[in-house]
Amino acid sequence: MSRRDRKKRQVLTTLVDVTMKLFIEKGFDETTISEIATAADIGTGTFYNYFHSKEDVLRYVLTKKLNETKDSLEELNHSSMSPPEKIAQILLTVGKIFKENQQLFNLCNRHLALMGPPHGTEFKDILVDMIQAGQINGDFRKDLPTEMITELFMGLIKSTITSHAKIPFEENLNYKLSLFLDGLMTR
Amino acid sequence: MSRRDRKKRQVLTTLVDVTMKLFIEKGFDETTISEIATAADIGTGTFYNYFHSKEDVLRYVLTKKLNETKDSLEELNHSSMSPPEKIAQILLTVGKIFKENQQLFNLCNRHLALMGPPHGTEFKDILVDMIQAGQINGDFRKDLPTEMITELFMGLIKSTITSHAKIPFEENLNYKLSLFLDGLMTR
Amino acid sequence: MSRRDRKKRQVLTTLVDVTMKLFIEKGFDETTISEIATAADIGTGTFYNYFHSKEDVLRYVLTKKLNETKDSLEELNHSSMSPPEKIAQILLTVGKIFKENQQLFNLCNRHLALMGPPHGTEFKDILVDMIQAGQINGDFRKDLPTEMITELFMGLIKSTITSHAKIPFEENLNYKLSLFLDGLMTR
Amino acid sequence: MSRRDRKKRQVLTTLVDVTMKLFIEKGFDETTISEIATAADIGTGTFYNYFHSKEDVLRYVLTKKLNETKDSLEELNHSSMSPPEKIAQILLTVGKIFKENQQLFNLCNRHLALMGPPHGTEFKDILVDMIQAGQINGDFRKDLPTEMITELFMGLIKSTITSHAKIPFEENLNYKLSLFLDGLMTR
DNA sequence: CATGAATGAGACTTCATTCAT
DNA sequence: CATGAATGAAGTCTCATTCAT
Repeated sequence: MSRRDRKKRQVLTTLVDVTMKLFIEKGFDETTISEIATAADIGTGTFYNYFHSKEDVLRYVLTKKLNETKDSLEELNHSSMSPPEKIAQILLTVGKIFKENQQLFNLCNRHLALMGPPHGTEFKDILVDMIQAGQINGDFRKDLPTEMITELFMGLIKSTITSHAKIPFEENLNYKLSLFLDGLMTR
Repeated sequence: MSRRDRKKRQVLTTLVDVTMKLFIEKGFDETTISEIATAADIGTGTFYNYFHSKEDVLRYVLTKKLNETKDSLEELNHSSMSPPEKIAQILLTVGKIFKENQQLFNLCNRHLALMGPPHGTEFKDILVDMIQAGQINGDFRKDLPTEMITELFMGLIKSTITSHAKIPFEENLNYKLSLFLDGLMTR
Repeated sequence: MSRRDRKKRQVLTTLVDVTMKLFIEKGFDETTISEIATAADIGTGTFYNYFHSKEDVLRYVLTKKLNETKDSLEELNHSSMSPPEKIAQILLTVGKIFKENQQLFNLCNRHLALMGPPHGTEFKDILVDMIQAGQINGDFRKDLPTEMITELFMGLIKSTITSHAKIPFEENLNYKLSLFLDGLMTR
Repeated sequence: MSRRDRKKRQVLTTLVDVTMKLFIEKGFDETTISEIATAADIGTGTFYNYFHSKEDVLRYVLTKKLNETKDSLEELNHSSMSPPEKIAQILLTVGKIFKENQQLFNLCNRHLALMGPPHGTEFKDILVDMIQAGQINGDFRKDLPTEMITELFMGLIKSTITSHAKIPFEENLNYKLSLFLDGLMTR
């Protein structure tokens, strides 16, 4: 890679970092492109050589993050745990990622006119896999549509992320997981 | 009430209706005050005799709706049902109201810098009441903090409202309620 | 008319005058809306309360001028002159108007994406009328399509307007008229 | 010619072709230099090794075309036809060239700040020659300044080029020529 | 000679808000 | 209380041109 290309890559990285920082600190609408450019130490016009709009930056970061997440889950899914264990692990993984990137997801929710199902459903396939495996080997109830379970699962995570309880995140997640699994598992 | 007052009230109603209609149809940021005024058949300046800003209208409508909801729940709480039955009823009531006013709540979430806990917690007191009653009379598990339960409860509702499943709303809610109650109730 | 309305009308007039002046002095593309506003002593935004764009001003002025012209010609057409005399009079009238507003017409030609036939054809009906009258009463040749005659007629005017000859305008017009009529009239 | 020179020439040709194509398709102002460069498959900066601006390209093409035209007319003028025949031939030749390059001429008119007389006068010398020959040998009227005749002649061509009549181009030209020559020739 | 990322001036446009009527 | 024209700050975005590679 030539020095020129390295420089280009560097600018992109700085641009993305600086943009997200500003979005989080000042809010999306309150951040102007010229501010971003100043903060990234580039000319206003240069911004447009990398992205078409503020939304574009958000989309770029979101896509990257979702791909990373999906990879993590895929890995988990191929491990040799039992379905309930897998569910618990997935919950913790997704929960952590959501927690760590909550601001990103909030920004996307607010300012990206996403078509299609909401975020989180990107991993539905994996979850569905897992739940069906659990239903087959008798761990999980069979009288609920899988979709209901995945939706409730995501709701569980979201409620934890946005929780105002003073309980630590993981503990919070575990409490809810306990309730959720108790309802899900056959007796 | 004088004719003048009636007229004023009429303008207020029209103004609110027209504003919400535009917010929902075109989006909050895309709706200008002058558009609202035109649609409500008043002068631009007149808007300011009723509200200070677009946000103000949103706040007004939200407050009104939350009060109505709280009243409904209060009533339910004072009925003579068992805790699990109450929970189920509350779920259906809140669920319906959220569903019916989903667009309003979305708008508020996006454009009202609410301080404090998120919407839904307005009814927490009532829920907490109910759950504690259930724990006391032995219907509900006692090893979970009440807060965890209420949060999961709200997550359940939210996941149903934003559901992309093709199942009818009430049925959807019932499935999740079944899972939730199964986890919550003592065995 | 209230004072307010009078003021509004006054602003419109000033705006149009000032705009045309700048277009002619500096050129269309070189004139910015904020310059226009400054010159008209109004705020930038106020411009947009009257017109949507610079083109819009041009269109407004053109339409006004064309209507005036058409009225003049209509009047001439209803007079009791012979067809050749009418043609000559029309020529002089249209010629003068074009000459006086040459800059306007040039601006329109360059910057208004007019659909349909080019300017000048607005008066075609009147010309056609006149020529057919002349053909019927035997003054004019009948072996040429009327359209050819009107087109040549307009070409004649345009060539005079854009003439670089040192001959005075009217004389120039008369010379060409003489050649044109000689070709048009029966022998 | 070295391979390098051939390559250079090839780039020039492509550049010119591509530029004119874009000007015609999208309009002058709407075509950016970077678009031209992309379409010609060269870097933005390379454009500047060939031309200083978009106008420059236009000027280059116009000059080339006018020289070609002048050569054609010169040839015609040295032929052994009678003045009226020559006029007719010139008319057809110039008419065709104008017709074929109408878009080029329009672009130049709009975007080249030509000083001096308008296009078409480049051939005036030849026309003047011809007309004077005709006046001397008694074919043409002598009571009109030559300039008036040449101007009307050019007006005739322009009106034909921009004609909206449904008559074929050559026929159109012939009709007008007939009228024009009838007025021009002595009786 | 070729490249194309960087530049930044400046044009356009919107709209909440004011205030004279 | 109603009106709506005027305002101008502020933001977005474009593009000819340069220059280091």
